[in-house]
Order: sequence, then structure tokens, then C-alpha cells
Amino acid sequence: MKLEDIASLAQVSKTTASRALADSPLVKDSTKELVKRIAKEHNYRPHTLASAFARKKSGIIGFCLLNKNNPSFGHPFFGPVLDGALEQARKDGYHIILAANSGDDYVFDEPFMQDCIEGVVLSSFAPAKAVREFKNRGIPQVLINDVLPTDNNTFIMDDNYGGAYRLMQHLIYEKGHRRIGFLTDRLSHTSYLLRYFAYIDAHRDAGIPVYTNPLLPQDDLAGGYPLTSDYFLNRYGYEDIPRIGSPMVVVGMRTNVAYEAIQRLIATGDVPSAIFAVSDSLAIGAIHALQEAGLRVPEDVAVAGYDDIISATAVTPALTTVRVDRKEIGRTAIRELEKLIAAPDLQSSVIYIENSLIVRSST
Amino acid sequence: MKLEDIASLAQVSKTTASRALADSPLVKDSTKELVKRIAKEHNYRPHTLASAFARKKSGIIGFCLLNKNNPSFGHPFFGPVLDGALEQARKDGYHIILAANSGDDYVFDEPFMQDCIEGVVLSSFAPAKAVREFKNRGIPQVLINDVLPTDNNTFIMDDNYGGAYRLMQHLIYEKGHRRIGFLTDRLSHTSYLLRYFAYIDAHRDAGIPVYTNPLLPQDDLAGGYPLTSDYFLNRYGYEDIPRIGSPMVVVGMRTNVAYEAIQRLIATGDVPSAIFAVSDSLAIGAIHALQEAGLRVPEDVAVAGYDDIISATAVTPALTTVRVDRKEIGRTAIRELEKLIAAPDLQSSVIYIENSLIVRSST
DNA sequence: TTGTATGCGTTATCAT
DNA sequence: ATGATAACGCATACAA
Repeated sequence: MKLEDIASLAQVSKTTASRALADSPLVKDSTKELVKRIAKEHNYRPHTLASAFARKKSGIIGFCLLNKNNPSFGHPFFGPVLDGALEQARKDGYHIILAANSGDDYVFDEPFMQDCIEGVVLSSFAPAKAVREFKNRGIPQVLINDVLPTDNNTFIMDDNYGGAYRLMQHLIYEKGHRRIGFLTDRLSHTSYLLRYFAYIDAHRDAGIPVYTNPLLPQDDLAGGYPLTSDYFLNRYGYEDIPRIGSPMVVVGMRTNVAYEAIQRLIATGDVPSAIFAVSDSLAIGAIHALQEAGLRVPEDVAVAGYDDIISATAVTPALTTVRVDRKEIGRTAIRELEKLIAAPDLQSSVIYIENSLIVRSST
Repeated sequence: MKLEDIASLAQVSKTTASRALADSPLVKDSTKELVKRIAKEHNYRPHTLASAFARKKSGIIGFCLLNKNNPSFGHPFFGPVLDGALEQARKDGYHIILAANSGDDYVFDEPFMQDCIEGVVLSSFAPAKAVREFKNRGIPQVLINDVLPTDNNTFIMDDNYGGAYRLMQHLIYEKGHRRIGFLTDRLSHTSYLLRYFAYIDAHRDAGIPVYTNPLLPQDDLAGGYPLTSDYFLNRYGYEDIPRIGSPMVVVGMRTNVAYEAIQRLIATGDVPSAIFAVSDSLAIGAIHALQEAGLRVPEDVAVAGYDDIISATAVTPALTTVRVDRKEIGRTAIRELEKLIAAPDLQSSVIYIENSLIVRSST
């Protein structure tokens, strides 16, 4: 069943049939209904590929996960983001096609990445190279979780600063902590950097000194990487934020790395009364290490995380954390991308997605 | 840059240029190289849509998640399955397009679901209606996690029976348990049914009676649903497997449902020495309930799960479980689908993916 | 309000 | 070994 067949059955031209099905105002209501009825009767569906080809619009949005680590969509963060993106795209009649990679070049080998997608969502850590590449090809892009100094891009971020700041308020004012350790992955990741700003500012605003442990090795908070997010350094006036001499630093997200870091902390004999871990998985590692050393959580040491992954309720005690609205991040990314597709010259902007403090038993 | 441009630059016809780029043996090596060089120099890429349209092959595989529950790809099971599928599809030059739904009809509203996908992977619980629909349209399909009595389909399943049986061996022979409770979601889910078979058989083979708790309500193990998987009932000779009077039954996957079920079990005063939960999330709920009642895991009650989700290492004690190779399930689904695309009349078959027993501290 | 004719970029058919 | 030409199914500029 092709358009031609429907047209001849309805005794009209292909043009009219095409218009009728597209609800064009150019077509008389009666013929419109006739064509639609016949199409329905014969279960006619326009050939998507032909249609897309003819109108030069694929209706496809690329969703890239530029992540060197496994898993990708199995990741507790990106899976839900994808769900949200899918939901929104469906509502708006777009399709989502996937690309994930291990190398930098991968997405560009993808046929649909080359000329058929109308826009692209770059999640995780997007290399500047990829951003440039898409820009060159005139493909609108929305970035998740990072901000780059580029034009005509929209950036979607969890409100890291706000969430972390509220969590710190909870620790300081509701729980009365004044010695709060900071457990982090490298700060070259924008999200962590912002959480660190909040950690610092909350101390300053409360008039208490930041906890440091001189017995711990003075690691480079950025893990030897440059702090790429100049945008935020300037925005918050942190051009010369201290990058050496943190309370404790962990490079890598694996739970057992946090576990070992906390063991080292305990070994110094100078343990803070609370620990703010930059992610739930680090927090879980911390709890395990503390408990194994005979310390009670939260009585001896309170522990808070960030993200609210599923495992946050599997640990005992259940983790106090900041719930990131991952689905909303996905939805917003698609909505913003559609704006960009409609108006490719839109100015760059950053959109912050609200989160919420989830107080459980670990603090 | 279109093919025509490359052709005229190379002083050949479009036909020759097309063949050269496709490495056709019909074209002379020297011209082949010439065309390729020019194409490369001008950074030419064939227009995927046009190519797909012309050859009547979209190169797209649909991946459906027919799941009424949220999250979808954020689910600890399906995320990794998708990762595996993506990896394999990429290797083979296919694209994956996504569909998830809340209603039964959703996938059929999707344009690409209608006529452009070359095949489809149905994961989660595929309604017979959807299977029929795709069949009618001549779209080859591979099903994950279920088996239906249909022709020309391939079914990919975790080796549920084998995994559960080995886990039971561990509990019975390595740990010496003889009173093992079974904590399950409704058995109308094929995977759980198979794990139940293994649970029953392991008892029979070891010559010990199955634990039952007469003080617990005698629930219908299928949760009032028909056991759809006749395939397995017959295959294993379980036509009249007892469906009433289970040790304990939980309907629904949520952790707190398991939590409450175990509280009821404890209230009877007749607690088994071990509990085999049909999924990790149920097992985690069980552990929480036991610990809160002052029972030690594994000293008083051992608990084992199934799946090996991330949270399995977040609980204390870390969960003994069966690791399902989710990525391999995804990979295999794509590989098998490609076979089906090549030969749509292939006979139906069931493929079991190997899993592995992960012994941790909860048993 | 409707129809005719052409284009979209590639691949396939059939000659040469 | 190469080329001219016809599909592929739909959308639209232009004409009526």
C-alpha cells in the first residue's frame, strides 16, 4: 500500500492524498475525510524512510554516551536520563538513536551520526573535539552535565551547587557538625567541582573552618587534570580555589577506592564527625570502611552522599543524599534540543535541574 | 557533496563511483582507488537516508521495552542488556532505535516500528498481541526472557534453571541447609518459574522435603495469573506443579514488599535457616527485615538472591547471588536477530545464556 | 481547491 | 569494466 494506491482509490491525485493525510488546510474537508477513511481502511502507513528522505528530515535525534567506562546505559545515572529523553522525544514525534563509544572517534563512524540526525544530545563527558565536529556539520547539540565555552549550545545540569549546599546546611545546622570531611573523585568533573564550591561556601557562610587532615597525603584535587570548567570558576569567583591539600581525594568512582581512602583516614586517628561524599557509591564505600573499623554510622561518623542511586537504600543505614532528577534531565535535554533545531542560532544557555535533599538514617 | 560530485571529479559515472565505494569486484582496482581517494579528500559520506531508501534496507533494529513499570532503561537489568545489544549492533553495522511504552499499543505508533526496522528485539514481558503484530508485518523478532509457542522466533534467556540449581547446591551441600525458604514474585514470570523448578528439584535430588510454613497464608504462586509458559511446564514435566501453598509469596518487586513478607514469616516463629529470594531486590528487603528483628545474616538465617545487581555489594553482608550476564544476553539477541533477518523462516529456538554463582557473605 | 511535474541521493537493471 | 536510465515513495513548487 503506497500513497499512489490510496490516491487512486479515493479518485484524487497523490498530491491531494498527501495533503489530506497531513491535514493541510488546502484540502476540502470532505475529500480530506474520504482519503483518511480509505487510508485507514487499508491500514495505510506512509513509508517513513521515503518521507524522511523527501522532506530532508529524519525525525531522529542522536543520543551519545561518550564514556570510556563500562557500563554505559546500565549506569545508574544515564539509564534514567535516557528514559526521560525517550519519553519526551516520543511525545514530540522524534526518534532516538543511540551511540556509545569507547574511543573518541566512534560517534563519527556512525552513519546516522554523519548526516541524518537532526540534533544530538551529548551526555557524560563530551570531548571538545566531538563538540567541534558536530558544530562543523551544523548539527545542533545539547550537553548534559558539563558546560563548555561554545556558542549556540544548551547545557543541562543538575543544580549541583544548590543540592550540595542544602546538604551541607543539613549537616551543619540540623545535625550540628563542624568537622566535615570531603570525599571526592577528581574535581576536573564539573559536577564535583560545583559540589566542592558549595562545600567550601557552606563553611564560610557558617563561619567555621574547613576540615583538613594534615596527616593525609596532600593530593591534587583535580587529580593532575586541568580544571576545564572555566565557566564555573569565573561564575563563582573561584579563579584561585585551592587545588592541593584537600581533606581526602579519591580518583575513580569504584566503591572500594573510597573504602581504602577511609581506611587511610581512620589510620590517621583524626576522623571528622561527618563525611560528605561526592557520590553515593563513594559514600557506600565509606560506610563499609567505617563500620568495619568499629565506628557507628551515624553516631560516630555521619555519612552523606549525592545522586540517590538505587543502592542508597540497600546500605545500612540508608543513605542521606541528594536526589538528582535524572529523568527530568533527559526530558529537558530533548525539549531544549528541539528548540535548537528550530532556531540553530540560539544563544548558549545553561539550565539547572532542581534536585531534592533526601534525609535518611546515615546522618 | 553527493555521489554525483565525486563521480564527476573522478571522471566516472555515478554507477561506477557507487560500486567503487562499495568495493564491488566489478570495478577495476585503479579506478576504485581513484574514487576512494577523491571521496576521502572531499570528506564524502553517502547520505544514509537516501541509501537506505534506495536499497530498501534501513539498517535499523528496533529495541522494545514492553514494560509497564518505571524505570525502563534505568532498570538494573535492561540497561546492561541494551549496552550489550548496542555493542553487537555497532559491530555489525546496525543501528538501534528505541521504543519503550506504558500501554500495549505504543510500539505500533512509532513510525520506524511500522515499516522501517529490519527486525526487533522484544525485551521484558512481550504481550502475545505484539508478537502477532510484528509477525503479521513480517518483521523478524527475538524475545528476551520469555518463551512463547510461536514459529520463526528466537528466544534468549538466562539459564535460570541452571543458575538456581547451582545456588541451591551451594546452600544444601556447602552450607548444610535443609530448611530453605523460597521468596518469590509471581511465578507467571517465566524466569521465576524456572528458578522455582530448580528449587523444587534440588530438594528432591537431595532427598529433603521442601520447606513450607503452614502458618503463612496459602497464596497462589502465580499470583492469580495463568502460567503462560506452557513451554517450560511441558519441557520439565511440571504440568501439575503445586501452585498453591508456597513457603512465602510476594507479588511485586519492590524491596519493601519483601521486607514485610519476611516480617510476617518471623512472626510465625518458624523461620527457615536459609532463604532463596528470586531476585536481589527481594533478598535485600529480606536482609533488612531479618536484621531489624535481631537475626544475624548469615549466622541465623542465610540469604541468597539472583541477578547480581549493583546493590548486591551495597548491603551488609554482601549478597550471595547468581550473576546474570546481561550484556551477553543483549549481544546474543542482536546476533540471533541478524540470523533471522537473513533467514526469516528459521525454526524457533531457545538459547540459554550462562550465568555464574557469586558467593559472598550472606550465606 | 486540486493536479502535474520534478526533486531527493542512492542503488539496481540492463545495455554496451 | 563501465555507463545510461529507471526505480524507491513521498513532498512540494508551480500551474490550473
